[in-house]
Amino acid sequence: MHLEFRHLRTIRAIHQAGGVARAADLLNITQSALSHQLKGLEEQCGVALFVRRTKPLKLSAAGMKLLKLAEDVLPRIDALEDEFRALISGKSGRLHIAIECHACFEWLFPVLELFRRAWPDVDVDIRPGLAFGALPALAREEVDLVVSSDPETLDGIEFTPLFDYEPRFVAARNHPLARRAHIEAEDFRNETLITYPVDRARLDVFTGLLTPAKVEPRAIRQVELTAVILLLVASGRGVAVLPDWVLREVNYSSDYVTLPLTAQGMTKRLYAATRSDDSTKPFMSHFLRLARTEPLKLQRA
Amino acid sequence: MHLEFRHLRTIRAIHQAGGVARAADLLNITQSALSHQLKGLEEQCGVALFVRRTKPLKLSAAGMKLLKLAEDVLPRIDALEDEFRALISGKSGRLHIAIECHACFEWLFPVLELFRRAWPDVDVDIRPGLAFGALPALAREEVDLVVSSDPETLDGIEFTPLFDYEPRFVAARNHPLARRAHIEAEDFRNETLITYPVDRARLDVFTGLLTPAKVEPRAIRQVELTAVILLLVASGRGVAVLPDWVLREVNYSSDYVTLPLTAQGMTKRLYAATRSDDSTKPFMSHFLRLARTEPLKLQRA
DNA sequence: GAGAATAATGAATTTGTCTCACATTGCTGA
DNA sequence: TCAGCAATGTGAGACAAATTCATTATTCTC
Repeated sequence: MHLEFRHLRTIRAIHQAGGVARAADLLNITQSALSHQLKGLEEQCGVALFVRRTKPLKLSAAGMKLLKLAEDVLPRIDALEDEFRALISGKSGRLHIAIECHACFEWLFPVLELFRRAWPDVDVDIRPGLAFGALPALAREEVDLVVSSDPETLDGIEFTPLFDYEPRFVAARNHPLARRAHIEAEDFRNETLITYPVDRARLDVFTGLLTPAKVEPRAIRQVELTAVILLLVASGRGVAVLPDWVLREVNYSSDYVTLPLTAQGMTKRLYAATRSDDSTKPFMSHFLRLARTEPLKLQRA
Repeated sequence: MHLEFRHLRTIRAIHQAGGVARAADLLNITQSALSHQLKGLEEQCGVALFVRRTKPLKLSAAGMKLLKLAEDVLPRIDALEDEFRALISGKSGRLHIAIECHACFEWLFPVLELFRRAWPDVDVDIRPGLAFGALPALAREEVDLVVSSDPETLDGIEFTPLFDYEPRFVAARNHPLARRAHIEAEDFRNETLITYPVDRARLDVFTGLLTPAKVEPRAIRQVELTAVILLLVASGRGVAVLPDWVLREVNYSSDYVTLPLTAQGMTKRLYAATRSDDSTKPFMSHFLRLARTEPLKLQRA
């Protein structure tokens, strides 16, 4: 049974118009074409779809079932076509974001909130959990944007600088290291380091300090949530290194001390990786603008 | 955007098979044909439906939307085709019954109950309310069977005799006419006659007795439900004429008397009118058999 | 980097749908 | 009851679209 959308449209038109001739008009084809089509359709179905006894041709019981299907299905097609049109016009689209850096939630959420209001039709999502394979996933179009601090040169991928930040040492106020002016790699040798549960290659402390200096902390404890890390630090269970944007509230609390890493302080830059063909999309450039400016406001606040 | 079922099937196949070549196999067409199709489809949609960066071709975000549509719509098509197949094989169908005679509910319900069990896939319904236009509605395929006591010769319509019945006079036990051996037309002149709310031409008392004798009852009261008619009769508010099958319980009640109309008694025959092309359908002939035999059992009971 | 697997392209062919012209049917009103 | 009209059905040829075969271009894998 070789059913086609054309047939559904035909059935609907015949019902609406009440007759083949009028329906043909609706569909912008000849009455003859429609008649041929009906003949073929009924042959295919093997059922009488129409009552031919009456002169303005009418739908039979089986025809009504087809009509019902048509009235269910056709609007969905139209809806999809609308979606595609919106996609083409740039009003809709997908923005699935992979974050390599676990702490990014903190500034990303406020940015996404702003974004969501400006582009309600864009399908937004954050996908943690593919921290390592994020860039390949970007190339494969499984995600549309990757937040990373290690830009690479890759074909079809662009890295846009977002903002600079400073990974800072955090310890409890009464911690032995709390009086220092700054912290060096060696200082970690006797400490329990609390980190996000990701690979070392994705942690600023290791890539920027401990690994080059070949220093291993006494112990490492992996904790998922930023708030919990701070809790453990406050109660003296360990020390941590966190980006400054996470620490803006902590600075006002008497429980913590935050110190620069090394005498010069460490500075890192965050990038957004996108596919080149996406960079022209208006919602994408808007998101990048927000991600460049909004986190800075938070850092100052 | 010239979407076709073929395209939905294609999208689904590509997703299932994970690649164009395998999908082409599934669909029993060449890989080349499929490739051409995809090209055309993407051109039509104006959106990238696939990720071509990767080698086993994959669906893009927009492609996934199409896939979703396909997975919603295609099973419904298949379901309809199944329905049509059942229709062809004779297991399913429609049996919408119009009753001219209002009292027929009484025997029709038990018959339909039996029928429903034997033919669960047949769409059964009773349609009162088109008492007059029932036969034209039958010709127009708005209903599939008409219960009537006035057979006519009509093209494409067959009348099948069902069973004979006797319209009988009913009155309260203490009614003045209750002692008679039988009732004549003249006896109604001073009575309130309680009937179903239908045209006189459809009421046996009038067609068979009062109209030929040019007798008009003192009053007529129209009541919908058989039980209510009997209630009114019992309390002496009027008399009625009802088919014997309705009266089988009444005969055992001391509240009523039922009497024959005229000395010979009146006998009527009930018919089922169907379209000739339906008469070959197995469920139809089964229904007719049930409607011939089951009411008799009830009359005897 | 070679070879297998996968997808894209081009030209010819097949398939299917449409239109045009005409036949047929059923309904309506004198 | 018959003419006349409006609606539906049919057939042949034109045209467009989908498919195939043969071939080329990719990219993945070892």
